[in-house]
Amino acid sequence: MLAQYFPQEDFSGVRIQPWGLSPTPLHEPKSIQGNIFAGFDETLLRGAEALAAVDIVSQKTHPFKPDATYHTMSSVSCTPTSSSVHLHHPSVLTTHHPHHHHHQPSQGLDGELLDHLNSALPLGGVPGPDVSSTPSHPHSHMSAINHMAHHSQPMNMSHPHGLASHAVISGPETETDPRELESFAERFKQRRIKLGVTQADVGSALANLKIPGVGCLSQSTICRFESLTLSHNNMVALKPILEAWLEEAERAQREKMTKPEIYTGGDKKRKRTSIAAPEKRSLEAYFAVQPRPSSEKIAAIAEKLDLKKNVVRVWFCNQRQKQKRMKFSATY
DNA sequence: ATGCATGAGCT
DNA sequence: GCTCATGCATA
Repeated sequence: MLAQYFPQEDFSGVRIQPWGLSPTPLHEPKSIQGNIFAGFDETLLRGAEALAAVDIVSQKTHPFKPDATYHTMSSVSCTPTSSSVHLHHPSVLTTHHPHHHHHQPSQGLDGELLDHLNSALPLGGVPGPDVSSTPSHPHSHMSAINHMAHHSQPMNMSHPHGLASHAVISGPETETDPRELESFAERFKQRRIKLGVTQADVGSALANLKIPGVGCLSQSTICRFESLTLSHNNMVALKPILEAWLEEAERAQREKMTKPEIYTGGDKKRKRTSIAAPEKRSLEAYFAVQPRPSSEKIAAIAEKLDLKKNVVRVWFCNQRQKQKRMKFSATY
């Protein structure tokens, strides 16, 4: 088990605080990317590969191809165990924002690239320029949940009570303090366990709350919430829901305590592709150099590693997503 | 607990 | 084709 092997980049230099401040990302024409790399694509790939290692060296001839991706879409249910509501993708929580932009790989040329190559991997040097940017942004407009949770809007700072004693804060933030989220997550887990409920149970029980737009969630998601491995926005969106569940669950239990005698008592599976360690190491090397490879580069990488292009693309997407997750909140 | 995947919404 | 939220399958 490799706990979180987070790209050192995140920790290396800056301790970014996604929320709070917005560095004001900017757009940059990606057009150049193509040109810049076009020429020495080979070089790049090789460099990364070389650094990446040692692995490709000996096993140039792959033992086999981990290419086993056959998906099937057959199951549409959302009921892990016992709920009845199946809102598959109620599109709950969709926080989409215009988007931040890491600068494009406009990194200079050879020199700089090599630089990256040299520092990025071996010692976890700061790979530089475009390390993740801030997910934060002024407004959060999650479709359903935001409403149900009546998230404060940019100018709506009114609280029924003087909760926000420190009002006038810099923004729309209502209850998005990372530390608050962290402590809530911990409390949540503890109380959940005390109730003798599993993560999966919670997930499916959510549907019973009948909160508009909220169906059930998977064990994965509950787990991630508890371990803070979700994006900040995702955490914020889920918190009120889980909070509601918790209260309801505890209320229900108290009721049982009071009157302890009333109650009496197909398809094909999706196969998970498994990327072999050596290939994975190569991918990581490439990622260190260029987290957002162009389609062409992805194709090139895919070919070199003998993986399907789509697998590579998804891998990069997931990798990027990983970097944005909370977790480093442990830095508090 | 986590890796790889899907799908929605957006650009 | 990307980001994000989320899930199935699996270690």
